Amino acid sequence: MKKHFKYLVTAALPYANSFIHIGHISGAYLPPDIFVRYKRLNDEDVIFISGSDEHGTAIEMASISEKVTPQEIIDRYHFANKKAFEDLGINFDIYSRTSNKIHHDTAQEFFLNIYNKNILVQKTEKQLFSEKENRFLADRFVTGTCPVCGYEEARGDECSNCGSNLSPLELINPRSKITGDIPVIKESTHYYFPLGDYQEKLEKWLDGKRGWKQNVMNYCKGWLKAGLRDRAISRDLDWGVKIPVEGNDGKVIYVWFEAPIGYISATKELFTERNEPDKWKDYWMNEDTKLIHFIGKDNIVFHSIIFPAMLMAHGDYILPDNVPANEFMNFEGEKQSKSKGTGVLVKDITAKFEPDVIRYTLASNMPENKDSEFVWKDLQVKNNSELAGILGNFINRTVVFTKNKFDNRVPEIISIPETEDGILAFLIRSLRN
RNA sequence: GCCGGGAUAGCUCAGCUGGUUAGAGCGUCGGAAUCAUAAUCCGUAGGUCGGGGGUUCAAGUCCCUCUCCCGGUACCA
Repeated sequence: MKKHFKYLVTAALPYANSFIHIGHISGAYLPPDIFVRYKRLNDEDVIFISGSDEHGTAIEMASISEKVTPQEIIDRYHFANKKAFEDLGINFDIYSRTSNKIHHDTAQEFFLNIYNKNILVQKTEKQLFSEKENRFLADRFVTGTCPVCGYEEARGDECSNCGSNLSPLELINPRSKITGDIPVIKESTHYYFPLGDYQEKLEKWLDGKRGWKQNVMNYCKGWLKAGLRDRAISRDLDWGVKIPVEGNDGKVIYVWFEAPIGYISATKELFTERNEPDKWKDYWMNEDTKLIHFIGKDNIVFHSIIFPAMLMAHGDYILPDNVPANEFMNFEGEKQSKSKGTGVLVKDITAKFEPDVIRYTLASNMPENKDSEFVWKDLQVKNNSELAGILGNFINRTVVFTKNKFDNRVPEIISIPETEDGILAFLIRSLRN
């Protein structure tokens, strides 16, 4: 007998510090929407989850530089992006947000679960601290002189001039990128997730996977080959999910640790809304559920290495069945990028074109195996020639033909012979009548 | 630097485990039709599959090498 599966489909949680563009859509949102529509047409049990990822350094920094609260930032992008998906006919069962209480609770529970099993380790490291801002500075928010090439605007993580990988402590004359303040070195203690302990289990798990995309598998193998290391999962930051352990004021759970847990929180929230508060377990704690994460290629490590390891550590939940990651869709020869101001925002394109036209154009050129290219001319051609011309004309012609030749009525079905000779004879007979 | 991916017609892209004259859409050029929307239909030309070498009866497909582009390189998310 055919086994009946449930499908738990997730689309990457967009980070709530920018408006989504059509590259995101063709990479991580249209593919699952098509998949989910297909499953629904087949009357299969499927739920479709996404939401905004609303914590982390970048949002806190944006709020500082714009002089608004983080809440204002995330509200702006959460509602805009939620609407963008709706305007494109991408209908999630729930589009949640990680700032919701249910997510904070779920993420803290998750953290405590593995904390109480003594899985986490603590390490103390030296970090740059701005006394003026009263905060530790993330690597990328420190600039200074590169110790290798002498470039004066090197970032804390990397010198954009010579490409050297750096630690912010190596920079000569470090300063805060936000205020220009000169930081001091201060120690900070953080929780680390011992990713290396899960190396073997992960290798075994991945070995058993069939039908995964080559790009995803290669990427994972690359990480495994290099050897997995402990990963810090706390940050010195105000904006985020608080560490649920005494003595950790000013520390939050690292955004990439809690964000994927958002898939679980959102599922809980969905069934709470439906007045079936325990039904989420039917999906997350059920071996007959296929958990599928649709993402862009930039998210592979988090969904196919780190999150699975977290789920293994926790133990109560199923692991992903597949992680289909698409490549990127570029725009008129350039990468779509918020910082460079290139690309096409969903809110702009939906203001001008019908969702089906956009969906068709994107779907017919999805970056499944390699980066693809979107050009406006393409949309014009696909709309005018393929949709309006070929498909539209076919439908219109059929309707008009029916109207004029069959007296406004759909004629009865007649059986047509299958062989060519038979069809020919049939046509000749019809013409004579 | 190291690891991974990519390069196929003018443009945007398909080509699974190697197997007959390498495909599609659009564009080009040439025709046709009026049942149909400034719509349609049919046909044509166009590629040394990034360069070079190798394995094989057979290579776009496997191996080596070179060039160019992209991603990752663990505190961006």
